[in-house]
Amino acid sequence: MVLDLERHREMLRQCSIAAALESVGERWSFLILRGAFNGLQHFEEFQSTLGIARNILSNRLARLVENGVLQREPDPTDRRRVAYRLTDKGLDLLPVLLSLRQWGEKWISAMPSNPVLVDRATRRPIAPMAVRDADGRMLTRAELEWLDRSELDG
Amino acid sequence: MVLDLERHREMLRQCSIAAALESVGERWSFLILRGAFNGLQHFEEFQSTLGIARNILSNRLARLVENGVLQREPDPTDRRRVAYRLTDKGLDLLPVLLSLRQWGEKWISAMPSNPVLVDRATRRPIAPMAVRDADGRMLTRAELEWLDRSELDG
DNA sequence: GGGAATCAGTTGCAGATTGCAACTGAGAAT
DNA sequence: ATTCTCAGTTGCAATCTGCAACTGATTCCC
Repeated sequence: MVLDLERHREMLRQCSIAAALESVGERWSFLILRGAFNGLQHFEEFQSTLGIARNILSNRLARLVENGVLQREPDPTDRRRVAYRLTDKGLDLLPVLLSLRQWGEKWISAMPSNPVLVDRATRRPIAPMAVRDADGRMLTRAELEWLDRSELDG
Repeated sequence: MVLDLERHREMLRQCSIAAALESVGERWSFLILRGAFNGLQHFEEFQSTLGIARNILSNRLARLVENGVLQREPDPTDRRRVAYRLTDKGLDLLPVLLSLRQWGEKWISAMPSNPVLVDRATRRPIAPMAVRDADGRMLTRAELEWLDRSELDG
């Protein structure tokens, strides 16, 4: 699964990882999102639970809103309060968060983290995030290969 | 899929996302890893293809090695050269990279990125990274719920 | 109605991090 | 012997981060 060097520069411009990191790649962004996924909505909640500096939090929330990952909704019943909610774009980051979490669980903390995401119907934990083929079968690394898009069939 | 506030502080200590970000959460780390996944191995390759400052690259590579994500292997045939290779721990980050890439592709760049990861046998692209149940069935957000670990069955 | 508390920030400032450009030093190529 | 390549390091300016204190608009409580 290796490429030659010539294609790399072109690749950087095309690759969406760089683009994604512009939105969510800053120091606290992932932890803010993790909080949001677990239901945090308000400035003071994020601040006190994450222990992040207030100016940084203010800045990161603004940037996440700017990038359409969170939306800022003033609370009509209390005009001081503002709710930050995940947009659909933000909710779609769940696989990223879960992959990262499972990796950390496996290789660093060892300790299984809490809470656990389960299938609401069966109450069984979700499967580990893994690379799968179009039919949902898990693929090992040996079964994978990088292919230039132009070489794809129809 | 929401939690009460009291458990959040405890959660931060337990959650492995924070731990994972200690290893790979810095500005350039993901892009370095992306390069490594596509076969980059040498300092000058990373530097020229990513356009990263040399001192920062030096520092990031050292930290990734320190964290066991890359391993540093002096080349026996040319004693100037050093190869940086993904360890098993590093290779296990593939789901994170792919999730992030697919997200960027869907929500930001729109343009499908290159190269494509395919099943070597069938030459068909891998499936999108998604949350699945233990049997491999894709789960929608409505089917998901956060559960305290203590409430899990057996 | 008046004072205290809460919420979502902003400001000032010190220290850490990043980025650029130039330099180094070992080894390889000619 | 000289030049070139590789993997860094160094010095310095600019940016970013983090802490603590402050603001300004509500809302709560009596």
